[in-house]
Amino acid sequence: MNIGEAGKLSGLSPDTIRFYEKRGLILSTKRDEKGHRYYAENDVGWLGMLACLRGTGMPLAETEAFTRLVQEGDHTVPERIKLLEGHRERLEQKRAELDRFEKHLDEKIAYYNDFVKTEEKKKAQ
Amino acid sequence: MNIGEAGKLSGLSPDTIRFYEKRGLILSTKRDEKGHRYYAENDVGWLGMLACLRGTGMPLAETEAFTRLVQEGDHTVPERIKLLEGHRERLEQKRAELDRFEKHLDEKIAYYNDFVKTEEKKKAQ
DNA sequence: TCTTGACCTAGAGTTGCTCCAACACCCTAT
DNA sequence: ATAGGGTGTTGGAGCAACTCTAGGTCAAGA
Repeated sequence: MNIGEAGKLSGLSPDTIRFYEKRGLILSTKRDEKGHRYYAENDVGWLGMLACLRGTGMPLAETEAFTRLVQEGDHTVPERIKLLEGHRERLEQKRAELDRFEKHLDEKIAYYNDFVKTEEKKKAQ
Repeated sequence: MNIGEAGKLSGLSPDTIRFYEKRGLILSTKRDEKGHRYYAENDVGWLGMLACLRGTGMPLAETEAFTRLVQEGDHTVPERIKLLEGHRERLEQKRAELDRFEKHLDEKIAYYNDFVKTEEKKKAQ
């Protein structure tokens, strides 16, 4: 499949895929006779993994490190686990922070809603 | 209090506070006789609000719009509610996406763990 | 006295995209 | 046949939101 479709399925834009390719994050990029990139099913799976790492806030340098481990073969699986588990942990913390911020946001909205209600009461008097 | 302390309490770095000030996001910045910024209790509250908006992914342009509403006075409260509720909704979607990614990540880790276990069994034979 | 540390400024550098110009190719409609 | 539209290609510019650096002021402590 072409880059547009691969992008739609994986959640990365064609621009991002090309950018990742330059950075060495794409495991396999073949070209057809016109010079257009094309991707197989499991290439798209990898793109989806990249989208997942990006979406969970992994820095590109670390995604690069992970990619290199994948390229080196099966014996790096334990290292990959370590890397992903470290990432998972940070994610956990980010989520906790997000929870606090969301609560803060909700409180602000509640405060504003109260304010409006009080104003309306004043006017009604 | 000075910018360092205000930063620590609000969760923004002094650099970020100065950067926000240039962008017009700081409601009040007074200086002492040495030209150093100082902040009162409720200035820090506002900085905390900015940290919250940033931490929940609001674009700076929108934070600027919100700041302008706050500066215009109480009659903009309904608009502020609309803005924050729109933001809240996007946040909800981002969180749903994050959940999917986290699940994906966990599945990958589980897959790798399985892989290692299977390898160990093979060796043991 | 001197050095450590916190502040100041303007501006450069970084990350991770995202968009643009300029071109190639193929399909369809006129 | 050719004009338009949609897809792809490249290199490089532009952008958001910081983050860091250089070069400076000032006050306090060893």
